[in-house]
Amino acid sequence: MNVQLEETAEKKCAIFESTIKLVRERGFHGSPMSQIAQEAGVATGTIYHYFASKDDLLIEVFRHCKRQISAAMFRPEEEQLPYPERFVAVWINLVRFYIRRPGVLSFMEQFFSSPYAATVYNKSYNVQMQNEMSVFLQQGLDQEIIKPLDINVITSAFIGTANAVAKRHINGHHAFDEASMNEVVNIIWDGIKK
Amino acid sequence: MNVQLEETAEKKCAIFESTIKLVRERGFHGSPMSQIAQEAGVATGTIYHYFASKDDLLIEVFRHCKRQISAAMFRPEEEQLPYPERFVAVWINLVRFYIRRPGVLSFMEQFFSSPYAATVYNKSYNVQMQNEMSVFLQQGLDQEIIKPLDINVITSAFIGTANAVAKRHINGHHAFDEASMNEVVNIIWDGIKK
Amino acid sequence: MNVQLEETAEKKCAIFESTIKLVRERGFHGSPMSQIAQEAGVATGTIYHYFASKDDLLIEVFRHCKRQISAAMFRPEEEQLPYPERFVAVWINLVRFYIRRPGVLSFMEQFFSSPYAATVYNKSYNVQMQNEMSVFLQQGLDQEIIKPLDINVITSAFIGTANAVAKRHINGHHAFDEASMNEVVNIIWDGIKK
Amino acid sequence: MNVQLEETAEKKCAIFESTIKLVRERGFHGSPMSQIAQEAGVATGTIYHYFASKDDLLIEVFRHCKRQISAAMFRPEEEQLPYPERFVAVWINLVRFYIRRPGVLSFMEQFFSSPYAATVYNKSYNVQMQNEMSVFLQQGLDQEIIKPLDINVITSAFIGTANAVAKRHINGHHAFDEASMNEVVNIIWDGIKK
DNA sequence: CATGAATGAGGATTCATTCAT
DNA sequence: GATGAATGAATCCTCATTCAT
Repeated sequence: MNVQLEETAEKKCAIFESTIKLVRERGFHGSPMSQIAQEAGVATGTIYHYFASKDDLLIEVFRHCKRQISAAMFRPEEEQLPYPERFVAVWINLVRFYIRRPGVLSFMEQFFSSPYAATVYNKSYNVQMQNEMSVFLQQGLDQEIIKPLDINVITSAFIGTANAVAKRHINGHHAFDEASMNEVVNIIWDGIKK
Repeated sequence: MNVQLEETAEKKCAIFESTIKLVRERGFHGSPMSQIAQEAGVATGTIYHYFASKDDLLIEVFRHCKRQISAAMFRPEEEQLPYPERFVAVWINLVRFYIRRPGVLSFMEQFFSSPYAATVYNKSYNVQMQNEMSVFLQQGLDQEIIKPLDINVITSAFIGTANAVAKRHINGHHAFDEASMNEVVNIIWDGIKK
Repeated sequence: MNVQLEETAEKKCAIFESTIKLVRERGFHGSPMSQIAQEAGVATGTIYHYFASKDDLLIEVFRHCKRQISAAMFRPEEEQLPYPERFVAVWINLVRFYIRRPGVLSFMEQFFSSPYAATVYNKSYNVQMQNEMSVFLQQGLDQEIIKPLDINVITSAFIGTANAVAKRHINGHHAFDEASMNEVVNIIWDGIKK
Repeated sequence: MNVQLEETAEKKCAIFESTIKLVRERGFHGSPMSQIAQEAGVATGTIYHYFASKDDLLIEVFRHCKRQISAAMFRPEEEQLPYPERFVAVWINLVRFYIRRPGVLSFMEQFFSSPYAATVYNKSYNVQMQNEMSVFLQQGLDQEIIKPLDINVITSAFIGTANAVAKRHINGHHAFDEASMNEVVNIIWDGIKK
């Protein structure tokens, strides 16, 4: 039984990863279920045991990515860091994660700029990633470490720069090293810190 | 002859706009040539007089959008503004343009997060928009108004925040007014100005 | 333009006939759109210019059959026949038509014994075939040539026997000649005439 | 052992009934083995312990229905009735059975108007139902209670009307009460009795 | 015996593209 | 140039059947 569950989880995971890989290379439309299956090492029909449809699969992959992003940003061992250091760490964690897993960034971007986005907006979106994010930024506001700005202002600056840096790095525009990354996050930090 | 040209331009433009509208609503895949044609008020076959293929059409729409974005950002009447004011103006022009034409932002995002991006990377991409952008930022560096940061660092901060703010505004997350926008751009500006 | 219309009608008709033929041989399920198209001499996609879906095609074929059946039963040149003779003639016309076009009988039977039936019940069904039928039988009742029976009783007897005879003839159970047919219809006629 | 057999019979029966129910609602094609199994409360694979294939299952359901129909028509307690009364009783038994079990009529109709019919024609078909039927009608001929008509003529009239009445009743066209049914069967009986 | 996850061939449907008018 | 009917390859999804447990 346990074995069953593990196998199931393994298979689902293989399908997730295969989807992420293919979607990065060829987009949603260029990733037929048959190829997703092949890449994952299962039969086409098998996907339909785990996911009701391609749409459902894509939405589940999105959730899977969100969980991973959230876990990568907020690491338990960094919870005790002073706020400023942690701010920088969280931002860099996000960028590093995207760079390590470019498929995830690509998938998220495609997902949000597609009609699927509507499916998750006003719903569970932000429940994990953004909420944890919001909670973290709110802490900075509450503890008066950050200037009294609207939280949307801060979030936009935080996420917008992280995405932009990761994308430029991934597409070969510019290789951001530790120093460059620090430069960017410090622009933000200097701008919002009290 | 002139009339001919104008009609041609008009028809192309109708096709561009119809593509932008449909792609925003349903994505690349959900926008069949037949519907693009219908929405534009022409016959399906007609599109193929103006564009070699759907790919070609999409790439042309991308260029069309890029030109519009560039024109919106860099307005002749603002050329004489002092650098700091102009920096803010250019950033806000970009955000305002996206908010006014959400289809353009959506199209650009979808385009960049799709396999089409590869088609234009290392090519003409940035030839207009980014070049003009780079020139503008380089000016700030050369005139020592901006800290001696890598231009990629600055560009990431500039574009990343503009995109993030416009997206959050459009999807209804938060309505950014003049004040909020200024807050965001000032975070950047404070972070990079000398 | 006229040519266009004729060609369209011709093509639709070819699709109708190909559907009837295949459905007789292999049933609804055993008749893929691809084969229906091939048999009709058109491309698969072409069917979708004329019919929205397989369901739609099948319903249109049903209507096509109904029209043909009605036309075969009620022939203008027999309108002046005395009622009893006409009654026999109409019944025999129906049986002969089914025997001449076994695909039509098979299609109608399959259609009525399938979930499609619900689609047309309470709608246009009977509008043509049964209405004309009902009008004809009602005449017999009004003119007091037929016993005062419920019209459903008469219709059941009329249609039930015609179908049964045609089916037995077609499936080779028994070859009904003019005489046998007359025997059956006369059983009915004797039973309902005043 | 006996328990085993009973369980087996019970399970088979559950599968039969679930098939009949589903086929009535959605047709052969719309009744996947998985749903037949679910409705019957067994696992998909279990069906394959009892039936070699879907085709085999359908043919067995057909036989099952035939047995039930035969049993419903020819009731031991009516065997001693005078021929004319029994003729009426048998006909009404058939109609009543169909009305009580509309799934059976639907299944039989679909079966006969499908390519499966060929599987049983010239074979065991009529071995039970029709043979018993034929024997009964032949009795009437032999005892010179019925006019010397071809037995196919009589059978067509008998079955055709029964089917037609049951179908019209079931699909809500007309609710046949005892009186209407008697009217129909009497049309036939008057037409064939000596 | 019973299960139900896995398989993959097969079918309905879509849509980029062509071409005769 | 403009049209839109026709094409058929490509895709999503279903479901009969198998087989390891």
